[in-house]
Amino acid sequence: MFLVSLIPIRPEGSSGPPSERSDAARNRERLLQAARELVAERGVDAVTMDMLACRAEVGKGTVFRRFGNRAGLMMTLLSDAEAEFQQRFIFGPPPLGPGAPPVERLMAFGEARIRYIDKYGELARAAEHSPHNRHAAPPALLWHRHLEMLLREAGVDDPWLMASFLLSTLDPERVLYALRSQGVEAARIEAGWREFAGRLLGCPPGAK
Amino acid sequence: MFLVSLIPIRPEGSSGPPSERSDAARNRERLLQAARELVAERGVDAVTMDMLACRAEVGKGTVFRRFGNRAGLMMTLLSDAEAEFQQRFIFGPPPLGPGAPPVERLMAFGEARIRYIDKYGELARAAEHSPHNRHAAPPALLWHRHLEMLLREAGVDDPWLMASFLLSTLDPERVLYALRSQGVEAARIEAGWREFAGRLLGCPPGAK
DNA sequence: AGACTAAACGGACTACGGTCCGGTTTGTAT
DNA sequence: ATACAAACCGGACCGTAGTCCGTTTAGTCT
Repeated sequence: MFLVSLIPIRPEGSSGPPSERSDAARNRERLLQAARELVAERGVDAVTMDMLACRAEVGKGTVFRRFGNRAGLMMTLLSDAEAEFQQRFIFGPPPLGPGAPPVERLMAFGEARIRYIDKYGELARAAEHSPHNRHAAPPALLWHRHLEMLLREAGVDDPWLMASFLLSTLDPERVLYALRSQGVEAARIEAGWREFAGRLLGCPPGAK
Repeated sequence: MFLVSLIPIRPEGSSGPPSERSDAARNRERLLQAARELVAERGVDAVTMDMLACRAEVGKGTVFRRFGNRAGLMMTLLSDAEAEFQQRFIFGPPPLGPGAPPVERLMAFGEARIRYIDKYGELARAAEHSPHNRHAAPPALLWHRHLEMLLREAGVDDPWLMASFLLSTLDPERVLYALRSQGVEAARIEAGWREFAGRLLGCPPGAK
């Protein structure tokens, strides 16, 4: 046991950023585990930051230092799923990944995103419920850049703006309203999005 | 003075809803005036409900009984502008009002809405910042029904869903992010929306 | 005028997100 | 081992939206 501690676990050389202190790491693990438990037990919307601090046996300040705010916490809980989603649309197989024509990639992107929202529901909504900089969060910027690129490839004017429009369409709050409050099935929303994207990029409306 | 009170001011017959009590009316006026003053002085986002209650010399409970929540208050402040907007797209002259083809009415609707958001800014955003039932608020339902009708006229499949997509595009928070944080000019957003709507309804992209 | 009731009032109270800062712990240099 | 600085910790504290309930008041009926 003590031998292990003699071997540098993360030998990142001398220039690396000062690695995380052990107590900080321990608290982060505690917090993440407590957060997952609480979410599983009581649902995302019922979890408060005080509750989390208490369950993790940690001060409230520690929670906020770690995650910034409530949305940051939820984002962290989603980070694995989010990373996987990003991998898929950047490096994965077509039609979501590179190789397919822009229209199809666009359709696949919306479809994947709608499934993501359907799957992670409240969590996805809470992760984007940041008071100020929702749209400036790294994932949102990445999605935006991706759509912008696809639209530029497709020869659309003002791809930046069009990407914004399309992204607003995939806002978790809106999608969840349709799914949960209005009882619309996910398949219908996905089909609608495909038609939306198809029409936008000038595909014959009837074409599959 | 006492003679006036003998004459029924609102002779709505016996079946009308019990009219508002005089103290309630007085407090409502006080609250609205105070709210307008505070918004003018300090900006929408800096106005708190306590502040408003204090300025209007009224209890906090009265504020919430009247408006339900913060969003309701802001909605009330916007009600004149909102009513006028509704009149325009329901009864007004084309292309916003009836008489023009659906595509053009759609373009005009988005354009008008973007101008509205640009004009009322923070207020429009705050009015839609209701914790739960944003999309079920009467104005949002009306906009949705209107777009749905236009899309149905235009022969779109699933007009309900398409109307939802289009409305999400006009979300005040998103539009204001582009306008204020990204420095996009209103004209560019309006032009983008026209192109968006045009492509969606199958108009030749280049057509004015 | 006096009594009565339903509506309205007001402000103390709660819940929650987020901040602040004095005290503690960790890793390191000597 | 000891000293030290930086990073970290915890929980008291704050501001705000929204609720609750005992008290007051406007309008009505006799």
